[in-house]
Amino acid sequence: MKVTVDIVIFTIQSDELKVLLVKRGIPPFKGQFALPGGFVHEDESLDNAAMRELREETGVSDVYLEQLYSFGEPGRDPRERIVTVAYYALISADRSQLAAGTDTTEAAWSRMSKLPILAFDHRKILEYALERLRNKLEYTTVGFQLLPEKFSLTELQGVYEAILDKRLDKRNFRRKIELLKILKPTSEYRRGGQRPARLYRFAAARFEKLKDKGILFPF
Amino acid sequence: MKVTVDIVIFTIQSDELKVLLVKRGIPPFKGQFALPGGFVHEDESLDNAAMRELREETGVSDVYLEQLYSFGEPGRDPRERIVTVAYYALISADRSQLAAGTDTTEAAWSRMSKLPILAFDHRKILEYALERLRNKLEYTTVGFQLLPEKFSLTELQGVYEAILDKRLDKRNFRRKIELLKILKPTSEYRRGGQRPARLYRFAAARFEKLKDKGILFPF
DNA sequence: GCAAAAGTGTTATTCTTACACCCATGG
DNA sequence: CCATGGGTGTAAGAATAACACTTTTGC
Repeated sequence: MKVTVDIVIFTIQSDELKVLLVKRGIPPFKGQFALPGGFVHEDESLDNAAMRELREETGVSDVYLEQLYSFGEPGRDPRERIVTVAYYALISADRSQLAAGTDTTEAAWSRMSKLPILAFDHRKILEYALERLRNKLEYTTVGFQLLPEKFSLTELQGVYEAILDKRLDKRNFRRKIELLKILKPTSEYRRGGQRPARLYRFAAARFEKLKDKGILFPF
Repeated sequence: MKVTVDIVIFTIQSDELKVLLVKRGIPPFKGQFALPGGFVHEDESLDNAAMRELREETGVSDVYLEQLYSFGEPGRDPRERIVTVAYYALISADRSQLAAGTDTTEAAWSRMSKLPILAFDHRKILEYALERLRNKLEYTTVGFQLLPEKFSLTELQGVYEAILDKRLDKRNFRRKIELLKILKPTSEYRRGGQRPARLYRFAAARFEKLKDKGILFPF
């Protein structure tokens, strides 16, 4: 029985949640889009296999990566019995350039709201990943993983809105973030729009303390 | 690469959370306790493999069963590379008699508060399962899976207390359950203690409606 | 009649939600 | 000077948490 890892790689571009898909160059499902993935090597852990695939497709490492679920229906790959351990990863917008040429496959960011037909059972995997991401958003700080180191409050709210696919109230959002005390204001401002927006940094250390007390994200 | 399923089978006996362990008859870890499990057959799904193992160990089917996480460190089994897909199952007290003789291994319920040393990385799997169960308890109705069809409110509260390992306020607990409107009172009473306790039945259909509205368990 | 578990409400506090205007800058 | 997105507070309603006594039965 063979074991692969498939990775749902999310990012946010233009206020939209996107996922990385690769076009298959060989049968089965030749020409269709699929999630990036590959075989787990004999001497590497599942996590390491996922990290390797991620690096091969995008060139990035050191990003948020979490195991999702394992899929192993007989027949999910028409050639042979394959069990795949699915992962999802979050890449900040400023690092979501693709690693051109590191892989022979054609890869592209696809909008979650307008997905093509996917090979194998990858549609199911993707839906599961989105559900997990939405849940995690509500009681963890995964949202920050999709932003650069410094970001404005509007940008942070945009991440939440893109993932949850609904509008949030600006003042209530800011109050909740404020109460969590997990942001450190910088002295920098994002210019380029109209009024410049103050930039903040995620203060993870403070969040760890909150977790210990059982205080969590109330979105 | 070989794929196995391991199952964390929970039940509640004498107001305590217990887990099914089997004593290993062969090396490695001969004589130590381990989670029940076995190889995934070539033609069965992961879920079916888990259900089969569960039935072989306990004789029960048609119980709550959920995939937990996959573990695949090289070296987690000293003999060869094995990826295990862990599941957890919930069995109600009235069905937790062991299927004697259906399997050659020696199986026993062990208190979660007093676990023996476990083989392989099974301690880690068990801790992960307990964490998942505790989380699910707070926003799903898994708790009911550990009770017989009819149960008293005190028994239900006992399930929550055993799993969360903390005392809950009786009146607040009852009010919350009441508000959810997921229990149907029967005309039966549990006798044998002092004052007889009214028995209730879980009305799953009502819960589905709540889920649709996003209303969840507030424990 | 008394020990033991079942059952039952109120209040204070905290959290959530809805809602509208002024501010700083770029053009 | 005006268009654009940034920034700020309040009040009503809902949810949560703390808390003690009466009732029904078995022995």
